[in-house]
Amino acid sequence: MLNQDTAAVPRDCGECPIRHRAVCARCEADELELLDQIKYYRNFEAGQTVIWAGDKMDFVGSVVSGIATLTQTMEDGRTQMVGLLLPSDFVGRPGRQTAAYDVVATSDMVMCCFRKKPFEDMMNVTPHIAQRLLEMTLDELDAAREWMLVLGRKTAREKIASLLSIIARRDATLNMVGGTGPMVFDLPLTREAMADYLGLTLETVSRQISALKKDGVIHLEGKRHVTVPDFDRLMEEAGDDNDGGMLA
Amino acid sequence: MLNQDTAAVPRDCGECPIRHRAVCARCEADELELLDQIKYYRNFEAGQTVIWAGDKMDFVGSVVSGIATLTQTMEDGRTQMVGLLLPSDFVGRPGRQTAAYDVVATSDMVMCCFRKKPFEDMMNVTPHIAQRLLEMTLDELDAAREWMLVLGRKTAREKIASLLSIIARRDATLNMVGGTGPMVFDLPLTREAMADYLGLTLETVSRQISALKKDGVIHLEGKRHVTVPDFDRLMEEAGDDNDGGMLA
DNA sequence: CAGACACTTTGACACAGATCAAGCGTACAG
DNA sequence: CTGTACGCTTGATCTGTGTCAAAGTGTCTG
Repeated sequence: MLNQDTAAVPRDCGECPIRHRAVCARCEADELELLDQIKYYRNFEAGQTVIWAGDKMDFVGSVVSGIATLTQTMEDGRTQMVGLLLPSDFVGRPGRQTAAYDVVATSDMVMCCFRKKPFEDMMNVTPHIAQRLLEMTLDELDAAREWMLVLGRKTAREKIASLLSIIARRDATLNMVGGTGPMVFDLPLTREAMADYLGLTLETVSRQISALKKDGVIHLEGKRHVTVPDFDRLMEEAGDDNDGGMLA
Repeated sequence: MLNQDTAAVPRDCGECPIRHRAVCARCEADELELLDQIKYYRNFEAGQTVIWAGDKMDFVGSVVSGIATLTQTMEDGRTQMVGLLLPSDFVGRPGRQTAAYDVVATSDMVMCCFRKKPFEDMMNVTPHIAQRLLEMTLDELDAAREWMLVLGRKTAREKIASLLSIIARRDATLNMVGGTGPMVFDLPLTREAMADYLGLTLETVSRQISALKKDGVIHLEGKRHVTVPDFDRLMEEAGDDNDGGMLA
């Protein structure tokens, strides 16, 4: 069951699939070489916890492949997902001792890790890393704020549509599929994980997905494989009216 | 009504009340002098909009005094506050052309502004500014994620208690009031603004505040002046169980 | 002092989504 | 193939919060 060493892990940064989007994106060849000396890879299985909230964090790193979630849990068990970590996303926070959230791999996952101390030292010497990290953090902040609108003001149906449109859009950019045709993708999350992301129960998630399917907004094959025939329609359902715009 | 030039605006960074918490906190004397050359102050009245979402932003800056809100609005008018800007908080995003959110002054407010282009240029030359901005952005990201839990999983009563405890705590640190005794502060927001922050209606906010008052968790004098006799009790109501802890 | 206005409180009722419960389909271990 | 476990769907019912409505409070203006 363990696939600790089956994954085709890149050894050379030059061939790394996230080279141009991760925290190292702006690094020059010489800077990359320094990073290369302190990096190491770790594999995680689906379901495995990467870090527990409150634990001492002695590394930071980038998701190379696979998906992880960032979640917060209350004492009584109520759970809220506060982030979805995709390839190139950064895990951990320089300048902080302990993890603030649980990080759990939802699929098999490979991470490119750096011990925290050397990484922090390097950040002080290599502005390209700090710059890129600032840029990524600002993007994450925007995403978190967009999600606050979803959580605070949208209906269950709009929440589901919002989640689907985000996944669809990400998938399209990852696979470089442009143009108009129908969008097709697999849901990377269980109904329960979606519920935790959206602040709903898994029953409501299931019902709303069924409703969107009945209304022809999406098409389902099995429980995970989704086709979106008309993306604008999905956006409307999400309440993010596209407004046409930018054509003048 | 206009108090454009009544406020006692600091001219010298050395006397600035936010000198040690704002984006300039880490700057040395010489760096401060450079900033001083490109900074200018702007005053806003309570209720005035600082920036509209989508507008071109040609400046960034720090809140010196007063309070502003960051809000997002859907086409049908549903509104979600995504941030509360207090003295020393940073407004605007280097590297982005347009504002992503409405920024509205909820009290009379003074901002220390920088034209965006010169500020960006300076960021590339002055690591202390970029470092501090990264630190502040990471803190804001944590705050946004904490708020996601509030919005997604807490009950109306817990939401109100969470908001009160955040305001109380901030007030205590600003005024350097330590120790135990009862905490006293003024609400900086209307019931409607609280509702927009918490993803509730203003009626529910009003009802839950009345309920907390009836149950003795808080004491109200007028509509804005709050006394918290037992902060731990408030934390319990917020669902953030303190757990005692750290005593071993 | 009257009137207007912004903000707040409170009540009655409706409804979206939670809760509780049952059952289905598929994968996998024995 | 059989049993069990997990993820998912669907139904019945309950409830917390939204919606609609009315009235109270305090402040400012004329």
